[in-house]
Amino acid sequence: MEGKAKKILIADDEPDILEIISYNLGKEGYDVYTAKDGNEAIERARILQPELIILDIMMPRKTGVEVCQILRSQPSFQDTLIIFLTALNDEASEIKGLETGADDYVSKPISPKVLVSRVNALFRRVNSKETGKTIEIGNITIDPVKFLVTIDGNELVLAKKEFELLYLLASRPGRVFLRNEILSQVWGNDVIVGDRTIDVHIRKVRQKLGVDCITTVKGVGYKFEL
Amino acid sequence: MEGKAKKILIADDEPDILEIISYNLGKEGYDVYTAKDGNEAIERARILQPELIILDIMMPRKTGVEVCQILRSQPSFQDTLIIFLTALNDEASEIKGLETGADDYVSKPISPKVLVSRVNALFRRVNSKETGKTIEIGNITIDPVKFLVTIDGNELVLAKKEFELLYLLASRPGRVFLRNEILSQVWGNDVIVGDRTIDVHIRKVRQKLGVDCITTVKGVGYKFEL
DNA sequence: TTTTGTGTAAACATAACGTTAACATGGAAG
DNA sequence: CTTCCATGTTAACGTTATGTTTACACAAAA
Repeated sequence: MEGKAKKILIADDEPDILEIISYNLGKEGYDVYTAKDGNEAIERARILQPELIILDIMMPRKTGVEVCQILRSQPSFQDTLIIFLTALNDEASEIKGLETGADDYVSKPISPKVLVSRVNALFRRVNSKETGKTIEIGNITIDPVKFLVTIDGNELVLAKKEFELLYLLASRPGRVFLRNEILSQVWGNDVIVGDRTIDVHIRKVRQKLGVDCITTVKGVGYKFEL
Repeated sequence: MEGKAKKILIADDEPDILEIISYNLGKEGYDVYTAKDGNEAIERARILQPELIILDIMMPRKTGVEVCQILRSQPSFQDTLIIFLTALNDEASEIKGLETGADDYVSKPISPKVLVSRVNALFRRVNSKETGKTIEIGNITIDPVKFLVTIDGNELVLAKKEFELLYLLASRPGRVFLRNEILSQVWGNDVIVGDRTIDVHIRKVRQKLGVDCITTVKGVGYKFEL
């Protein structure tokens, strides 16, 4: 459910709008970043790799549509959500915006509540599709979609159970999982396995990770840390 | 890639609206079905299992919001797209609609073009497999229009299923596709094929490509890389 | 010291996949 | 209409990766 706060980049040349939107999305728990023109939007997007980009259509130094086209042409922005924001209320722009590859389109004057709802709806849709989110902790990333664990950029391959085990522990860093909990989450409630099964898998994960990030809490269980 | 025309169910109590929307969406190649009230919408949805449902909010025998809540509570409609259609132009309804689990919200008076664009945008997002777009990865080109795969300029011929399989995997490089996903995307939801069918096709693709770019993730599925 | 819980290595069991060959089917060519 | 060929599918068997158990060593707590 939690994972990490999603990053949202908002680009608009009107400071008032930036502020009111930032405030409202921030209140919802999103990490909000801003840009005040098209070029800055592209720049910040490349660095931040946000999950969602909200683009005003009318901006100096590249319009929202141009920014969208440029970003969409790059592989790393294929899946990024994009919402257009605009004063133009004519449908031609709306159609063009959506066909450029935007995921939604909101007309000014903007109601913060409506925008927040639309943002939530978009994320709901996308998340339910991509079962599971990527976990990032320090230099370790755990991506259940690509089924990939990365340490300092080095990809490494875990077996299915190993991955599920690590993903469970890392989903709540610091929290101790009882052996029972681990069993029911990773192995399922009806499966009966021996005592040492968990240890062995823990060991394999530790071994493959190379980093010491799974702590034993004797008599209780295991937790993921650092 | 074709698979099948997507099914869209439209529920509205105004025959004129049903007709104009049906016509416009039909022209886009969708299979359009209609219902004239809430109960009929639910009934037809259960039988048709459409990919998208467009619901008027104000309908006799259950409002659009009620229909949405009922359907969303069932597992088979978790991933179904839902768009609300309404004359109410106040934001309270809009917010409520989106929070009920709708994916979009279009206000009347409806512009058919805008609606069609929004429908297309939604499907684009969900499929996110850029229908009909040439994929280029490294020295490999996959052109679904010409139905052609090129490696270092050498054209090679794949059979239909082989091509669809490759195209699916390559559409999201790095992402692991579960065997289930592959089955439903390439073979369709209602076809029943044996366990080894996918393997055999994977093998044929690997063989024809000559390059090792399809990785097995045991117990999970396959992914395209490099 | 004894007890309890965990780490480790190796052996074992098995599920998942690869590979091949045979059969089925549908359309094209004759 | 028949034959042929490409494709799709299934079945059988081999292979490997993965999961599990066993056995024992070790450490900390009682």
